[in-house]
Amino acid sequence: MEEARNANIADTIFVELRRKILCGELKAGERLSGERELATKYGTNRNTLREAVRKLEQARLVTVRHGQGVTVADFRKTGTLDLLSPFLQASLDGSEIAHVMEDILEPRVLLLEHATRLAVRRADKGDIERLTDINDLLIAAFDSGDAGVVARGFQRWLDALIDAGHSLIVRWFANPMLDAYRDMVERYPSLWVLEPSFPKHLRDVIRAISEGNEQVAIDATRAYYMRVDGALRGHLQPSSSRDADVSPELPAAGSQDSESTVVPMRRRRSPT
Amino acid sequence: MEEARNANIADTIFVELRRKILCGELKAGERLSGERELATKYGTNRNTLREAVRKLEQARLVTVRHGQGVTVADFRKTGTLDLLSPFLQASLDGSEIAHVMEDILEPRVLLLEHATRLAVRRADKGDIERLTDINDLLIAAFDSGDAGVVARGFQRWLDALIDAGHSLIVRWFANPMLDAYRDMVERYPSLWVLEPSFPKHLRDVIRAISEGNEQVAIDATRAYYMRVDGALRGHLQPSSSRDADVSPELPAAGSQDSESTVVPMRRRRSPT
DNA sequence: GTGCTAGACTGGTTGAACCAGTCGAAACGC
DNA sequence: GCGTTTCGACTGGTTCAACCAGTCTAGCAC
Repeated sequence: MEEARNANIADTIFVELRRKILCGELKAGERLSGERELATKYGTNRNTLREAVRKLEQARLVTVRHGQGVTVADFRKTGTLDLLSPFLQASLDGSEIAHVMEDILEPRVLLLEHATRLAVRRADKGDIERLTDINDLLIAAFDSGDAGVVARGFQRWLDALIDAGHSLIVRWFANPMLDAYRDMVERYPSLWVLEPSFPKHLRDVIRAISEGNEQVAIDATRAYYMRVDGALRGHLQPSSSRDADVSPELPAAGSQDSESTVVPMRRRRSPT
Repeated sequence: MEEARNANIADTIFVELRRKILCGELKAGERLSGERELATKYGTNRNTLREAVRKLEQARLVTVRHGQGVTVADFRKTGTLDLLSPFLQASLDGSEIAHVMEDILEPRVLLLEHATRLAVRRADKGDIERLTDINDLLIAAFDSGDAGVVARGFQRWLDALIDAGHSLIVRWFANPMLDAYRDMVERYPSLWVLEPSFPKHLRDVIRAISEGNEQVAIDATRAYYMRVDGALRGHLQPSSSRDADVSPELPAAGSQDSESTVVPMRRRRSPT
């Protein structure tokens, strides 16, 4: 299955049922078969299956009531951001994915602006050093055009930026989005926005943080992500159909001077 | 226990262990006793206890590895907003609660601004009707000074506002914060910010939504919450010690004309 | 000392039995 | 005929006891 780390039977069933619910195969309000029947269906015993159901319950994907059975919950209404990553992986409705992606962009900028704001206010010397180190690595990777390294390094940059804000709330809000980002990079390794102003953006933000200049940091962040998101939006519309396959090759980084390049996702079907 | 709805043993143990982790009684990296030992300790059997552990794992509060045991995870680093409500309930560190509450205020305003923005753009006739109905109820309750009804009705208002935005992302982001809000109102029923401009705020927002005037809606929201949060912040500092007990009586609503009134929380200990 | 092995942990899985809510249909009483 | 009661057939909840399967370590063999 998709969970490479743990090959638990219970985990596998949990992921499978979650996928079925998130992709609409199991609709809200629908009742699952009894635990005994499900256990047989998945070729395991009741105890193991129950562990999977407990996880579904914890993820608010089902509600369990003694004597009545297990019913699928309306995750669109009661879910949380934890579902973001598995939802993007499971959804079969390309149009809805496009809508969700579109709806992520603005909250993402708001989050990053807020994270940057807190970083300016609260970053200590260690935070700035960490950001500087990652910045150096990122710029080197960017100049050499290694998109994969940049993508992975950027995760560390975001991590460090959020840590620099010293806010539980921002960290907790960011985690599910970082997870989704991680998954996207892993599943669609060719998807990466190469914005020529990327190194300048990083440098500007770090300077603003170390100088304590809040407005400059925010403005730099907002301006950068408006460019990136603009490019992303342009490529999100045409790829609303699921198996769109456009320009799969990864362009070299830094070769453009005024326009950013985006490599649209390419669907990688996992065997079922 | 605190979970009135389901008296499951597994659930009870889950809540108890979660509390211990969130309040720092079990520290990150610490290893839990073996499942067999834990089961004995909680007077149950291994299967039931395992269901509790599965939930902890799903909530990212512990990591379980075959052959090694169960170790407490660093929820401050890996958690999500789902933990917000239980964390506020469990934490014993009044100072940290105050910090977290302070850190919530700005994201909350950003979220509400964004939700309002989307509502202006996307609300349909049904959404506006629903908001108008709730608005009427709220204003009636506000004028009659029934703080409890206002508090509960305000949850429905927020719900309707978020629904009007038709955004999965905003809904999923908001849910944990609404949960936390619900808990706070329930546990500290005397905590409520009575802002004289509340009815005007509601009316302004609804008018702006139905007229499609985005900027007005945002400005009204921002201005209102700056006042509310200002009042809240003023009362958050002194009540940083846990058992602060200040002016427990609930003032009548609408009696002030230029200043909002806040009733600080009063601790209601649940039996253990 | 180094390397291997055996054992004592750990969680993972299994099957069966029984307890306990919930619901509906059949039986009963009117 | 209709309302009420009851019982049985579901559902999940809990318990037990055994065994499988990783992981680590102490101690043995070299």
